[in-house]
Amino acid sequence: MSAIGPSTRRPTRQRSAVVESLGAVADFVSAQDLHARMRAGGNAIGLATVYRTLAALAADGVLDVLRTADGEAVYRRCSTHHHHHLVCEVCGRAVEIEVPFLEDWAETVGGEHGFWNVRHTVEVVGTCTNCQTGKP
Amino acid sequence: MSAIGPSTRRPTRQRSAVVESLGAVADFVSAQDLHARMRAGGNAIGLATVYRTLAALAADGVLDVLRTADGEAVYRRCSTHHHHHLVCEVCGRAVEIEVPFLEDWAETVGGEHGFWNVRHTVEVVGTCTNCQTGKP
DNA sequence: GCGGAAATGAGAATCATTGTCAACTCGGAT
DNA sequence: ATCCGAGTTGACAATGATTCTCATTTCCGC
Repeated sequence: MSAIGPSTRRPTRQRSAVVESLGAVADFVSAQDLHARMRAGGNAIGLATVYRTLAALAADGVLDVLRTADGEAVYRRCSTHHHHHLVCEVCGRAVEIEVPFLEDWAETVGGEHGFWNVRHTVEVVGTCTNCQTGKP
Repeated sequence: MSAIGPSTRRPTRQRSAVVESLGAVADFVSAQDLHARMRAGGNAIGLATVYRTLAALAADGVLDVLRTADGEAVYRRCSTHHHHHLVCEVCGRAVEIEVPFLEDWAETVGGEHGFWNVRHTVEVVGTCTNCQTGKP
């Protein structure tokens, strides 16, 4: 569960296929969605493997994970530095944002309470410009 | 889904029971959890009703909703002031913390990108003092 | 008190995610 | 190049939260 161990992670056809397919998508995709896309693209891979691989990549910090409003996990390849997202809860559009002071603050407040190895998650959601006007 | 229609909402025994039970819990609770607590407290209510009621209350803006790491929806009565938690990922101990500047910042960054009705979630996790020593 | 609309509840249905386990594949040693 | 063992895969079952169904009950205005 903590598993920060890079220990034994073997490169396989499926693993690189997942990474590659993920690169072909600009936005966040769910495991189900990615699996469907891969299959559609003639890439034979098991659903369980997609889940496992995404989880492993996320654990390695290669992917960003967040949850849609209905609880589905969605993934996206992320850049090397830590950042957060502003997500439209209507259309799902995501904007990458930064919270410079937050990084330090998290460390600090963690330290103050005697916490170690502190990580944080920030999600900001709202309604984007497009979706404000087109309200049903 | 958008459902801002107050339209027809009838006060019932169950509805007020849910609100009351929710008030008895300081932290976030899942629908399952709340249902179990209510039953345990001798409050007969159906699981589906708990789900429906929580969803309705959340739609009315009476409740805060967020998702745990494993996708479970958790609810909390909107308190007057917004705060966050520092959670130990080993023992689950939670410390209440505040991020004053974050509130403003979320508004600001949302506005900059044309987002409306911006809400945010912050989760800070780490390993607390007690659990550091007992590391395998 | 009556009638209809809204709400409830028990259980089935749905759906994402995880577990199981035998078969397979990779990388290093022979 | 071949063999071996550990990591990996995939089909399917299992789990678990959430939603749906529909007959029954409750609330509110008349």
